[in-house]
Amino acid sequence: MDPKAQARLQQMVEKLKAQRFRITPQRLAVLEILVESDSHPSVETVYAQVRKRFPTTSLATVYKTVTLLKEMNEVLELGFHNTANRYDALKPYPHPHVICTQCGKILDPPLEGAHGLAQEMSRKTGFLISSHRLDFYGICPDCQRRG
Amino acid sequence: MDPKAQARLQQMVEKLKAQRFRITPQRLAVLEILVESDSHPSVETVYAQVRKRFPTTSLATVYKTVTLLKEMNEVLELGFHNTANRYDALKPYPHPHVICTQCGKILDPPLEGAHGLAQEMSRKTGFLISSHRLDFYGICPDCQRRG
DNA sequence: GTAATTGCAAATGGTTTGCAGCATC
DNA sequence: GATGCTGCAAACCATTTGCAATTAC
Repeated sequence: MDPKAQARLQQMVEKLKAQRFRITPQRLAVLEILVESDSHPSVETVYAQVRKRFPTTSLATVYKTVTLLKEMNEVLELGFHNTANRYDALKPYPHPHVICTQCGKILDPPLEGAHGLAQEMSRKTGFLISSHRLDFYGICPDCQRRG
Repeated sequence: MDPKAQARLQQMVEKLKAQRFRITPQRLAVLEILVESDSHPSVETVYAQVRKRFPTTSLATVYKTVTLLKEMNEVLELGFHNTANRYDALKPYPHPHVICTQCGKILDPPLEGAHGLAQEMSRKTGFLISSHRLDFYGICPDCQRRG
């Protein structure tokens, strides 16, 4: 495992332990898979990976761990109403995404123009803003080539 | 009905007729309610309003009309994975929103900083971007006051 | 030993679908 | 009169929940 993922994993494990949550083999596997993937996997995808190591793991268990991490702000949930939610444990805070509507690929390149937007919105409306969603939908270069 | 809503309604009716869709009383009621509300109503909300005029209307009919309008790009769908979708027939193109996580209020004030974001994202990633979602979540002034 | 977690199966909830009867054009 | 629409009920599907058995600490 690369050092960055390793460090992030350790960070999450410690936070769980600190709050007296238990580190079961299934749960640890979910964490490992999350920190090793930069593809913003769905629960179903994580589940498939976990089962390679622990074939008896249930989908509900993966959902429960992911939900727990979300509540601890250790994973960012990208919810979609017409398809499965996707998760990001590497950058568990709001940031811009580009999403390919054909293959489902999700990338999160830095967007200069995105800074200060929440502040501008807050100033204009008086809302106390706690999070946001900056998603751009389109066709990725790969899918453009494929036609 | 205010002139702006009236004009928008006419526009949508003409577009439907042009494509040989029928203007039934239920469908017209859905259109009227949509152009009269700037609150980004849910299907359920539209349904409740429609039933005041046509008590036998079914929820499925409202869903079907809204889906039709969405496919014709005459309504903007704001999909949410953990609550009902909301619809905007007045500005049926992507634009920024602030959403109160307490009362569900949705506003769409102009955001200067939002211009050119899609272009920047496209330039940086090579994606062919067709739509986007700029949502800010927080507590509205009313709910802040209520505590 | 105790309290949390697992895994199963059933429930949830917003949305979609199939289809017979009806209404618009 | 033909075609599209309505309304009902059933299906969908990602996610959540209840609970008895198991396991981490």
